[in-house]
Amino acid sequence: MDNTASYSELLKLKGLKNTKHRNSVLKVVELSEQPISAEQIYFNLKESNVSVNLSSIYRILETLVNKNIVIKTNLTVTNKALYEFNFQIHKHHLICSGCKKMLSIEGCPLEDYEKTLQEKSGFSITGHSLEIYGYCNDCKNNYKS
Amino acid sequence: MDNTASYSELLKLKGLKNTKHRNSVLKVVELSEQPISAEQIYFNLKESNVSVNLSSIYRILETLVNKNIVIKTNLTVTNKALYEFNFQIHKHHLICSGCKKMLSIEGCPLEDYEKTLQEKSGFSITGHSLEIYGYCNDCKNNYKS
DNA sequence: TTAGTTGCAAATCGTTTGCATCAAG
DNA sequence: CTTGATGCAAACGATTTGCAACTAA
Repeated sequence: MDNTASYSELLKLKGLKNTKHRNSVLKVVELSEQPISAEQIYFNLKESNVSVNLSSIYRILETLVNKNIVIKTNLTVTNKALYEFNFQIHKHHLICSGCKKMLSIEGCPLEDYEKTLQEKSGFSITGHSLEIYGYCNDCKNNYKS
Repeated sequence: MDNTASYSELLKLKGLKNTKHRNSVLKVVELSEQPISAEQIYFNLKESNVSVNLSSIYRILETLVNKNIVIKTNLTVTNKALYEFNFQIHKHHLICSGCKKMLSIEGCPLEDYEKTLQEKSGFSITGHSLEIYGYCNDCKNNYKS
């Protein structure tokens, strides 16, 4: 999914107008190795000489999130929202408290747990957010207390 | 831990000055059944005729978080920070997407998982944040799509 | 006495909104 | 043509900061 046509199709499929800016934002988000902020998207596009207003980026992201094409996250550390492409593969992130780099972890340790919890709590469980924190190999030694 | 003396001791133990306002904030946070926002703390204190400036509350919370006396959380849904007393009992929250009520879940499904992950990833894992979303019994039926 | 704490007002930062213009269907 | 998308500037809400006055140690 790295050619422009497929973004157009995706948008059409979800009942959204196929605009240049939506395509651009989608591309940046999809190709980003890590969840990315609205501002980062803005500058990233600027570097490619694509000028999109920051508020438009927020609006585009909002619609993409509503359509479940993009996932929005809020980390305790950053206090700004991060966005990532929804590849439909359930995964989590391992975040380095030193350099803030994020590693994707595929596979989820919570599937069985949620079923049990659903029965015990009476909640109808729809999802979860899990982030794991630590220090990566590079940062391990710089943060010894 | 619901008497004033123990808050003073806790502060002293952590090398913090024992001030009235810190005691008040600690008390509100500790007695709150759910993670609570700075603003909620502010109004809660106001009702008890304790006047603390909102910016002081933020500063107090910051120091308490740094000393690991209080835990800060950021939910994707609310976009404001919530604070809870660190009882040292590891637990998570089950959050109703309807009425936003939060249930505490004790026990953690991740302990073994983290050990494995630590070996596989080379990260030195320090902790995690997990929130589980769903609809509670009361809200289940109001949100059928 | 001195370093750390607080109140107050102003600044900051991420995000949202109103409105006029523009482009996709 | 019509509805929805965008740019721009201004508004917003949560949080932070500078500074002077104060208080715990």
